[in-house]
Amino acid sequence: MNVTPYQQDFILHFGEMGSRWGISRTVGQIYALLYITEAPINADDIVSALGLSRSNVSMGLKELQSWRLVKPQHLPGDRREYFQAPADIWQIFRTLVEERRKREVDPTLSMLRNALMNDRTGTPDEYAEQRLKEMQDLIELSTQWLDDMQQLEQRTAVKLMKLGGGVSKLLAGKAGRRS
Amino acid sequence: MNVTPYQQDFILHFGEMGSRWGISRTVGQIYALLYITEAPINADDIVSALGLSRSNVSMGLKELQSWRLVKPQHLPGDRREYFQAPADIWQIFRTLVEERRKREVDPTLSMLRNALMNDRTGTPDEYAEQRLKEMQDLIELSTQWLDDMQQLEQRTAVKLMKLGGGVSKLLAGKAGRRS
DNA sequence: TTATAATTACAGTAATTCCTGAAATTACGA
DNA sequence: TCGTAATTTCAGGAATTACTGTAATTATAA
Repeated sequence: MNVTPYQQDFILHFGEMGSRWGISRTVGQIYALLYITEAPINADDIVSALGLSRSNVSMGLKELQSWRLVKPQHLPGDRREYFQAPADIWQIFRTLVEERRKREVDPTLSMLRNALMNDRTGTPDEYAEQRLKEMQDLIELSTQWLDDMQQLEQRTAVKLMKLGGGVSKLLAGKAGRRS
Repeated sequence: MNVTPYQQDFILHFGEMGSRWGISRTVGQIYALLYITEAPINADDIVSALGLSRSNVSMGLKELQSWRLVKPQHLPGDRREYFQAPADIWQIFRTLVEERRKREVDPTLSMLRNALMNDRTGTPDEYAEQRLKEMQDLIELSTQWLDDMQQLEQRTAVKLMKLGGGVSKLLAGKAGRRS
């Protein structure tokens, strides 16, 4: 499979950004290629497009599937597996948020809950205890809020984002009307 | 400086999570220690508390300063530099959002703007072009929204988050009242 | 200034992560 | 079921990142 210079730039950028996003260069490249490719493609297409080893591509695709960023599928009359990146950008965004939360936040929340389980008022660690509590409260508030936002209709969510800071006016209005 | 087993658990957890957060184990540990320590401490305190080399601590503190997560300060009559993690958890949250955006999103936004600068309708890359545009739109909408949220009073922001999905009622109300 | 304490830069090494090629396994079509 | 294409596993090596100790630099108190 061939890649145009235009596509190449995009793919290489994703490769370079990979390390900042917690994935390897090749995983970044593979995703970029799938993202800008309309038709499903197979692993060998990726090998020939990006010049990676077959096994590396296989591992990369597994990782992308674990992120739910790539879906495998079978084409009738072809024994190979094909892959496609879901097209809906908002769905991608939600998935990314969910997966990063699962990997980056949830373990810390568990740890905090566990550490704070039994009250230790009066121990020499009172300040630490307090800071852990603050952290837990913040994480619980923001993950609950994220859950709420994920429930909203997409149209509603977009409307809300476009409203931006204007939402505070609504909030003020609400307070005034005591509802 | 000594660390209690209770504090130790928290510090080690942050160390382990470091790699998922894009920092090294020691940087994670240093921040955790500062986060749960009320008084400013100096580099040697950190060395003795965590058992790291002096130079590693120095580099780690530099990195944490580049994240704006740690502030250096001087105590009168002491020539050493002391460090403290800002205490306001909401401020920390904002800083994290800003810095991660700067590192993880802004470079991609630049790349996209650059790639999409001149209209290329009719090229063979039309689909890729379209997908880049979608990505750009999403990033611009969400970073603008983030900017707006950062402008809000903290009280307002917290109120809004606690409101959660209830915000859609306000939105509906607003539409009904044609304002 | 000067002496010295404190910090940082850097080169070398350790540890980790990434990637490849070969071998093993899986799964499909005949 | 068998043969083969496709995929995955895995050990070894390459590349990157992290860490240490030393040397150089900086900055402060005398």
